[in-house]
Amino acid sequence: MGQQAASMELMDKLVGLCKRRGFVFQNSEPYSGLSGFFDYGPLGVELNRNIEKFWWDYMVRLRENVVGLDSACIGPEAVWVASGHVGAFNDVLVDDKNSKERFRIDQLKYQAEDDAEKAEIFALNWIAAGGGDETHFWDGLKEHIGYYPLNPNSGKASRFTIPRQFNLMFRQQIGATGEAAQTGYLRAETCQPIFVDFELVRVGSRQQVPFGIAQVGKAFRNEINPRNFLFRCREFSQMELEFFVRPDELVEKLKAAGVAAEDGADGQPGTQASTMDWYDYWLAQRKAYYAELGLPEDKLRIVPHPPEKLAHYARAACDVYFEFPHGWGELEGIHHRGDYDLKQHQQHSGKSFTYFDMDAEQALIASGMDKAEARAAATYLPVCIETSVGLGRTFLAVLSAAYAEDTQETKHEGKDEDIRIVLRLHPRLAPVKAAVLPLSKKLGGPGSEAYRLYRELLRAGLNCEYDDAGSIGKRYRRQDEIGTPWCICYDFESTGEKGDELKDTVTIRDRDTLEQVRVPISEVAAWIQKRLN
RNA sequence: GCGGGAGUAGCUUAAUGGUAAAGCUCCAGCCUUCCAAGCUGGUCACGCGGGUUCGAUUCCCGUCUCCCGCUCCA
Repeated sequence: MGQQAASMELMDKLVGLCKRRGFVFQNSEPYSGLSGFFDYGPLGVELNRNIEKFWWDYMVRLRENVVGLDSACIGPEAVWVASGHVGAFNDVLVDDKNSKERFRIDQLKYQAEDDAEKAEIFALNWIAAGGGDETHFWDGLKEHIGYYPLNPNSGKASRFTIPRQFNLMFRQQIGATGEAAQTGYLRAETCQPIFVDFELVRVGSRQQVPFGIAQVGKAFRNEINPRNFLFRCREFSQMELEFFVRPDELVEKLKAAGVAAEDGADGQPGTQASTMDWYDYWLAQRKAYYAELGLPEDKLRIVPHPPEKLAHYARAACDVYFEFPHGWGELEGIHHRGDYDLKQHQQHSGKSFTYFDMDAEQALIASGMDKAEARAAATYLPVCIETSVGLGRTFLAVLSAAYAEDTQETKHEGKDEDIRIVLRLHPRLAPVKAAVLPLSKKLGGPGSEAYRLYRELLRAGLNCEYDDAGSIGKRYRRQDEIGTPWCICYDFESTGEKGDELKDTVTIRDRDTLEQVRVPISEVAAWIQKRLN
């Protein structure tokens, strides 16, 4: 079996496990499903929340200068025109009928750079005018630019389909009656509302640059072809931080004026850090985050964008790649966005998004700069460093890294050993922290000591299960499969019927080592909590 | 969306132009039961729609979904 086949097998196993045990399944199953949409079941929702909580604590709660936002999932057309998505997400695609490849029309091979853009505009107009057949379009384009474009891979002429427009955003009619309705879009990324709300959040939270706004929420993209389970969906959750810092121009002026630099809080870059220093800072923070999250290092890679692939406004960008079952794929993007987004919204809305940096102004004046000049220098659009992670992708990464199969001895007739499926999830992420399993059903039931312990753990804030069905071995395996780190067994010793020594104690079994320790019932909750932190 | 493959219980696999079989899982019960043991009983399927036919899970068409390539970048 090749590596590709083996890894696809892993994906199939994950999909099966997720469906069987209620982690994730396809949306609208009874109606044969809807491509690119998934529902998170009882265990999935817990795992998701645990991942999200970890991110939120790491990025927001433990920091003085990052605040949260939870914006609407839909926004007016103007916002998405300003962000560039109405234009950029509007790809015009053609298929090569000979090679079966698909291309954006502006990425065919042209004799001059301008012609690519001309061709795209020509195609958009042609589609808007009602379209036609292939001959009509390609002959029209030839008349327009003087020749037929070529296949960029082969460099040869080919037969292409008519251009088709793919809008990757979900367009919505807002307002119940047709005439009064205005056009809106489901947000294609969670960061745009952060930029739009920048001023209200800043003023309301009394934050000053440098500071960040974080948001976790749903985003929607009408993907041409959703693929690879949770990797590419049409509805997905993002965990994004937009962090706003002083522009380099101001920092240069502070330095030139001889203003003394001050250190930043919590090991952050100081008052005269460049925007690239901040980019490096967040990149390092994100690396540290992944180390703590527990994803294996050899499955993670940081890949910088080569300069020629950067968006025109971006100073630097890199992606965090993870080796998913289907191959390496992007988990997170870390981008230096310049002041592009705030500038766009300032232009399109006609409102001011500039920030007045009083500290900078006073420092410049104190160092002898003219007051008006200092004020001008201290009034700016902050530069934004973005970190943007896919929650569903993290979910898939965590699951695929945790999935393992053991061989264990078995009592099954005719078999010596059995395969044990175990999710080696970090206890912090495990959807179920512990399971209370009375050794025999006679030791269980409502009103039993075992059940009381289960209730106590729930009240202590630990998501736990109680299971007294069938054999103890089977119940252990069921918990292994969902990654429950600890199984608590209430046995006949616990009752005291075999002597006082072990009375009121239970065994706690470790998911990974299968080893058991005896712990007094009264200490179980604390025992678990200690190991979760 | 285009091209290639696929769709029978939760899973793995049967059979059939005449109302679908099994193993595992699952559920209930028995068992002083510590790693999917054993025993008894039970639930659950021809993806959906249309056509051909006396009759379709089986043949045909469409559709939906899944897998592989083109494309994608959270």
